[in-house]
Amino acid sequence: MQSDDAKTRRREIPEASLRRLPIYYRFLQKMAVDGVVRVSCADLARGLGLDPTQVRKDIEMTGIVGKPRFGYPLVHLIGWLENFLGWNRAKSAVLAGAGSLGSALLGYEKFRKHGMEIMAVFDIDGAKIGQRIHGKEVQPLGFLPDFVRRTHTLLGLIATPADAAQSVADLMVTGGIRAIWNFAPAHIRVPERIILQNEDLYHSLASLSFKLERQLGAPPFESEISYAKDH
Amino acid sequence: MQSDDAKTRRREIPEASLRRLPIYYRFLQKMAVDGVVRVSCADLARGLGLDPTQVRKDIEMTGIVGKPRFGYPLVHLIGWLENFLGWNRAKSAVLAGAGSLGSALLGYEKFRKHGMEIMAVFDIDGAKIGQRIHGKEVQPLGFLPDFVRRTHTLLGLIATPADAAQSVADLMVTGGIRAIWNFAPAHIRVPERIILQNEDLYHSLASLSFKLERQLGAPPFESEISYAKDH
DNA sequence: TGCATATCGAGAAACTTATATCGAGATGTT
DNA sequence: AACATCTCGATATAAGTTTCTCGATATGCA
Ligand SMILES: NC(=O)c1ccc[n+]([C@@H]2O[C@H](COP(=O)([O-])OP(=O)(O)OC[C@H]3O[C@@H](n4cnc5c(N)ncnc54)[C@H](O)[C@@H]3O)[C@@H](O)[C@H]2O)c1
Ligand SMILES: NC(=O)c1ccc[n+]([C@@H]2O[C@H](COP(=O)([O-])OP(=O)(O)OC[C@H]3O[C@@H](n4cnc5c(N)ncnc54)[C@H](O)[C@@H]3O)[C@@H](O)[C@H]2O)c1
Repeated sequence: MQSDDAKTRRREIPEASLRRLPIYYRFLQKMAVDGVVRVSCADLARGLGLDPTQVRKDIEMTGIVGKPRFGYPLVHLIGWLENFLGWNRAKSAVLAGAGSLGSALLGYEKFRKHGMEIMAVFDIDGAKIGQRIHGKEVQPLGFLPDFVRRTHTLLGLIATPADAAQSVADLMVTGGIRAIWNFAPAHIRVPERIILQNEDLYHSLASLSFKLERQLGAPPFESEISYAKDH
Repeated sequence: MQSDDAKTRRREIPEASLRRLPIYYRFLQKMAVDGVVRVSCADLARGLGLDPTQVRKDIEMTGIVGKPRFGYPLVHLIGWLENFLGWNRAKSAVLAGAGSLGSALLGYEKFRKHGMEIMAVFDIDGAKIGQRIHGKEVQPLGFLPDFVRRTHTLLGLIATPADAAQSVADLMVTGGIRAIWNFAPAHIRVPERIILQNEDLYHSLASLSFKLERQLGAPPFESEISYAKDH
């Protein structure tokens, strides 16, 4: 009841909840295939091995209203989530970097079913420019800003080497992109208004590696020996 | 000061901090190349555009001790982080799924510099088995558990279609794997003791898509119309 | 029709993470 | 040598997230 009105407040879904929605969404789709017609949060929690309260909170956050003792009509919940996430509305995207990762992304059919369509690919490698990858002709990187501007593309994917990521991001911003999905392991800086999602494998690797070592019992600390001589 | 002794307590680094360490690590390496010999948390924060307090907290969490008015010797901090994350100790891994993503992962040289080496690849596709990808011969999936058992492999990477992810994970667990890095968009379930890291693109896509739509002003709510007729 | 119960929805509490503040000590400077 | 300043390290506060609890209500069953 702060300064927000109800409509604004409703949208404040935690990032963590947001990232869990696809898990529910996929499970619901599997249920639909199996012919199920209604579902409760408890069903979801059981099926996925998650905490029922958390599932309820997450679903509730999307603003859907359910019926006590009933739950939600399955197809309605699926549609609701698609709409909530924007997965039923096509958003165009451009890709920078037509290497092995870029090609894989370009060939990833399922993105289209989730509201994202890669419309064009850009690279700086002269050998790649002009080639077709999954039906798209690779264009010179320099064409990117103008393409974005002309087509009002919202989303830019970066799959270049880390060194180039910042400059490519700048180029996208210049063109008027609204959001960037960065697959290069680089900490890039963009204006406040730009939505940035980093898909940095090393974040995960650090977490995984640390936990693994800890579980193995290797003490990664108390080797303070080398410090003294550094000074 | 609960039930933990100091040694245990020290290790309780927040997941969020852990995932930020690679950002600092890379920036430090860049500084080292530039010939810098000492660094403060404030330097890091400035260089990366992050909050200085957060950087200090994160670095402090690793247990390194700095000197007031000095900071940390650069190479010492780099080495400290490598040691903390286990990136200076080789861990072997196996990969399931030799498709486009699997191949990309297999060819990703830099993993080795971060403590991970993919020792073997497994697939079920008869056409792929026996082929060499980036120098590794693709083996039948059935050989995986035995390979893991014999070589005491710690880490398993899943790059199969989502349908197969759970069964592949089970196979890895059977073989005695300790941690799983899952690239398939599937919610897999593993025993408590297994460390699981999901690299699910749809988590990010959901977040990105939602934020983008919200910024564009499209109200993803208040279409409660269709609900009534479902009942 | 009335009752037991599953389920939602909301609020409270506990926990985690992020941000702000401050004292102490080391450094470089005058 | 004294002082101003920078930086760590620790503590405190705030914000965010998860977990717990409970009442209300629609449903299925007796
Ligand atoms: N290969 C993997 O498994 C993998 C996984 C996760 C992340 N990544 C990251 O994704 C990025 C790409 O990886 P990759 O394996 O596809 O590398 P790659 O070398 O196969 O492809 C990089 C492509 O980017 C192009 N490029 C270089 N500079 C460019 C620029 N300024 N603008 C546009 N294009 C440019 C190159 O010509 C090349 O085609 C890297 O940052 C890598 O760290 C790779
Ligand atoms: N292509 C991408 O850009 C991309 C990005 C992120 C995540 N992913 C995910 O990664 C996974 C692999 O994607 P991909 O593009 O490499 O697919 P792909 O079809 O190119 O490769 C899948 C491989 O897995 C093998 N496989 C199938 N069942 C198997 C099993 N039970 N055990 C072992 N191997 C099995 C197949 O033979 C094939 O070689 C998918 O789940 C996909 O959703 C793909």
